[in-house]
Amino acid sequence: MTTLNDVAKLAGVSTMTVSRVINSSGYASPEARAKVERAIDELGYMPNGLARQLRAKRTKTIALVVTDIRNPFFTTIAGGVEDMARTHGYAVMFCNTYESEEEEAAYIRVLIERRVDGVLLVPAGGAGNSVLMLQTRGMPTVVLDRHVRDVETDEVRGDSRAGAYSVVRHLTGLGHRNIAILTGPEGVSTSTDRVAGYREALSEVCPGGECGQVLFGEFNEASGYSMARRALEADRRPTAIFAANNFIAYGAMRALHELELRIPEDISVAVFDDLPPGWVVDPFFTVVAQPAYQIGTEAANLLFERLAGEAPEGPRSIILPSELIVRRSTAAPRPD
Amino acid sequence: MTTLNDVAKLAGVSTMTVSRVINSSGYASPEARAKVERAIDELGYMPNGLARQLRAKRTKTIALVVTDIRNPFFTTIAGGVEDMARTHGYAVMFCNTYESEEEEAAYIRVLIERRVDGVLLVPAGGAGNSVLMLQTRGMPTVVLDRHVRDVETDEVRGDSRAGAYSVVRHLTGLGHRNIAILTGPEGVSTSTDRVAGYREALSEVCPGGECGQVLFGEFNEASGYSMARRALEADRRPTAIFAANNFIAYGAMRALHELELRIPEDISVAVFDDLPPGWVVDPFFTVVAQPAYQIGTEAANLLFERLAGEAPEGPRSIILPSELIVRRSTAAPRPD
DNA sequence: CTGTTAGCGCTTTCAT
DNA sequence: ATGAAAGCGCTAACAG
Repeated sequence: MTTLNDVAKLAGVSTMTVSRVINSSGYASPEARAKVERAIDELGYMPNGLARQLRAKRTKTIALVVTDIRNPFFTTIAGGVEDMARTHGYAVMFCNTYESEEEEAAYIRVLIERRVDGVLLVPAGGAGNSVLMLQTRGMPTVVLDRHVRDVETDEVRGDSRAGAYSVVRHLTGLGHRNIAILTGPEGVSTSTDRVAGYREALSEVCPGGECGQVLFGEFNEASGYSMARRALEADRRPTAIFAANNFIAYGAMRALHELELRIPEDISVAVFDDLPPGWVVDPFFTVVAQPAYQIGTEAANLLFERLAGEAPEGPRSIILPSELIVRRSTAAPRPD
Repeated sequence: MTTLNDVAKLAGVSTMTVSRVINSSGYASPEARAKVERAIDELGYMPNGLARQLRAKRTKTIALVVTDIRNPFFTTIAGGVEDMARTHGYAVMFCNTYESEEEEAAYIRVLIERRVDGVLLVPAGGAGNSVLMLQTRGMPTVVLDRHVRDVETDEVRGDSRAGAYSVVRHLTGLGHRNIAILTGPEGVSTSTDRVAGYREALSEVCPGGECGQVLFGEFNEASGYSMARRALEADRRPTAIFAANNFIAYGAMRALHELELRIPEDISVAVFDDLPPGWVVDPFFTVVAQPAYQIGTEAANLLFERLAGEAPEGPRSIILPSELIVRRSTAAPRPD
């Protein structure tokens, strides 16, 4: 690989002059500039980013750590982050933890070693270890989508509680009195917040608390399937299912399909998170839609403000409203 | 940030001893080792990867450049790449070009500046500029999914021609004599190879070449929609549509839905690329499935072989077979 | 306007 | 078994 030095020699100037031309910083006579530019072209020179970054103590890189890149919710967030990063001249390192705290810890280590300037993190669990690790080393961090316990940090997420409340309210309004919620792990805030909103809505029609069934599992298809099977084996079979994310919904649908239950005639289904336009031919699910793209841009903005030193001392919290979209997967329960 | 030097001072040894302990290279007395390890823990020291990489002239990082991370086909490839990279101790930089050659060129520049050790590239167009750019600088490159013209390089892809042939053969076998193909840009090999396979199958039943309609567009939903609208406005309305990827299929489905055409009763639909299990409740589309995960692992393997210096001189080409999966979206055309 | 010097944090090489 | 010196490629700071 050619270096600054090679360019300098070929152009017959010092490395500093080349450096100044490359960075358009400081003075350089038109002649010197021309000679340098010719040499750069001739050699196809491209600066060594590692050396620059080592010197500058900045990498102009941020990381986005998500739990499942296959989930359109997170790819949409990633799009928002990427767009903001581009306008600020930053590169983004995408990392995937597959909901594993070990994978997450391994990635955090890599990110520290690579000295990324900041991290946007969707934590795999509810513990703040990763955030603490980063904060200790002075690396600005924004937590996305989920809340972590016992740590003060910038955070951006959708309103899971209110979103769950509104959709369960919609179901009780239709007359449902036996609604199962299929959700993710108990330690993850999106799981527990959605359960909280669900309980709140149910308690309004059912103060004794007898109309519900809460199943904790994983945010994936297989878990959605098995939770649905279990829910439907209960003595009082639910008349409506609320799936706490897309993958859980797909798994549940598979179970309902196997049991030849029609939706919404035999059972209603509501889902947290919508699919981006173009993902489904004919949107069918009643959903709570979170502003995923905006979660990405807002989080990136908080981070870039901190990187620019323009952020206030304390942690900032942005909770974005979710929107209930009623479609065809929910209806009144059968009278029987 | 704490440095090697800080650790050395605290441990009362030289930086070299610390370095040796960290890398478990060379000798270090048990006492020295213990002192160093204590100091590392106390300071929470993590080595500066930039400095290491600058010195070592290796980043232990590869890049995966894809055209659309939202496409499950590419996320599956990414999974294969990631898994192989992990076993080899490499990190992966994911980059998204959104099918734009400008974005691609910009990313290639970044990758060169960051001195990644190698690149896996799904080229946005059919031109070899990016590959050439990388090769000139001695960076091992493997082209995935698509073929580039005029450049010799390692490549791994599914067999688009044979895949298209088999699915169109399936359609003509059902009796279809008027089949439209909706595909991507004319310059992209997956587009043109699929058209070639399609033409080959059609020519067997229709040597005059009058049973076809070829529409080039983009590999996205909007384009799929508009191509389908155009195809259906033709004088001889097609009895079957072959969509060259998932997004095109979804767009086409939206158009068919608007026109209230039932599938497969009114029109058959076949698609290139299957969806991963769990993405659809009840697989419905007749598809040509490519071994996406394997494309990722094979490509990564070729790259790691080159990085290890174990690869032969010349370029290697791996063409993986595709598989026809007949489901419910295709049927014999109506007799009328 | 241009060049020299020093050093970012680490490891290779050569002494001891 | 340990350390001192040099340098990876670049740029800040100073000098001319």
